[in-house]
Amino acid sequence: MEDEVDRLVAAWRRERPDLDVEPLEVLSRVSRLARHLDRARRLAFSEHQLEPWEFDVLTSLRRAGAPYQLSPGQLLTQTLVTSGTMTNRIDRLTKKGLVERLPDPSDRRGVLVRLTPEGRDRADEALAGLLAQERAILAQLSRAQRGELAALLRRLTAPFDNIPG
Amino acid sequence: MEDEVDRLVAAWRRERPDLDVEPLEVLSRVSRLARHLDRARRLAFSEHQLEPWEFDVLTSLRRAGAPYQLSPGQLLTQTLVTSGTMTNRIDRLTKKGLVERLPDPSDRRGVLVRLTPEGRDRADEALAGLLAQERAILAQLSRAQRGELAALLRRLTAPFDNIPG
DNA sequence: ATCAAGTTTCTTGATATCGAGTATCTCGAT
DNA sequence: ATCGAGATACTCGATATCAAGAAACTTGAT
Repeated sequence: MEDEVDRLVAAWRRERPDLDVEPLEVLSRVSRLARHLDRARRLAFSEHQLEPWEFDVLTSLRRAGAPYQLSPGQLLTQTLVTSGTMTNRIDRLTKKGLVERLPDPSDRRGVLVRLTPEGRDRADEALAGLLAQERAILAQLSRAQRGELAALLRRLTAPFDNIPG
Repeated sequence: MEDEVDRLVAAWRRERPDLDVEPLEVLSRVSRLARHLDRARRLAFSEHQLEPWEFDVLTSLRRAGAPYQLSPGQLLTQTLVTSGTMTNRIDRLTKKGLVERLPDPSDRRGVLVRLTPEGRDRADEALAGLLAQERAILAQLSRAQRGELAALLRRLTAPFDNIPG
């Protein structure tokens, strides 16, 4: 089946036959799919009164394991936002009672963000819902195809995740 | 090579061995890669004094072909933003002299957004830069792998792009 | 002709994000 | 001991986004 990127690439080949737009076949699809996923996630989380950004922070803490705490800096590398954004997110989650801020005992510059019991429950509930939704989206592919797709994507993400990025 | 999603999935398997988190292998990589690409694009465009959102609108008009005009509604489906956002974007691009608003002759509710000559030049310059950057990112994959990756992604984007979405 | 339903774009208010700069602290070298 | 470079989280102002609803218009049915 055709998608919007097929149309986009065809249009460029018509308008700019001098350019090789092959890269768009992959990377425009990645960007557009991510936006579609954002919308779908927003909808799925609204049942749990959670915003996508709240989910991202809470689950980062959740999968760190007991006692469910990370530094703001560690949260940055997981969520790919700036430090100003993370400060703001922690403030708002604290006000909602889903996380709390603790001083880092080993570094007085540092702070530890800890999940509250309610925050943990909310994260667990929302995760189950998200996985169900994502499974439905991925039903377009066989198990083997999903594995292949994951492996190909890893080759593109790894350089960003490992080098300073 | 390992990436952040490998670590994320391993953490979930440790913390929630009862859940099947396989969907994350694909979709978390898509979301994270898109964020990395956003950052990279922002950097690449700053040489041309363009923001990513400006590029998206200008190139949508550019590849529509002469006379380089589309309705705000058509721009919505290409850029996946809300109508309020698009109104605001058109306002700002108009102020910068890169697009202009014309009344739609066949529908008095409607508006046509047209690229100015300067807008067209800016779009063309920035596109060349973007393609160079994307080619570098995709050098991790062979030509055949890129084709495979594009085909697999198409299966996921097509339902969003064709059904109402 | 008129009306109801649907469309197209715009307005508005709340909110989230970024970037740049700042204050505090750590740590290794001297 | 002290200094300077680097790390860490935060502040602040500017800006972009979204959601919901309003305004203007079209279209098809009566």
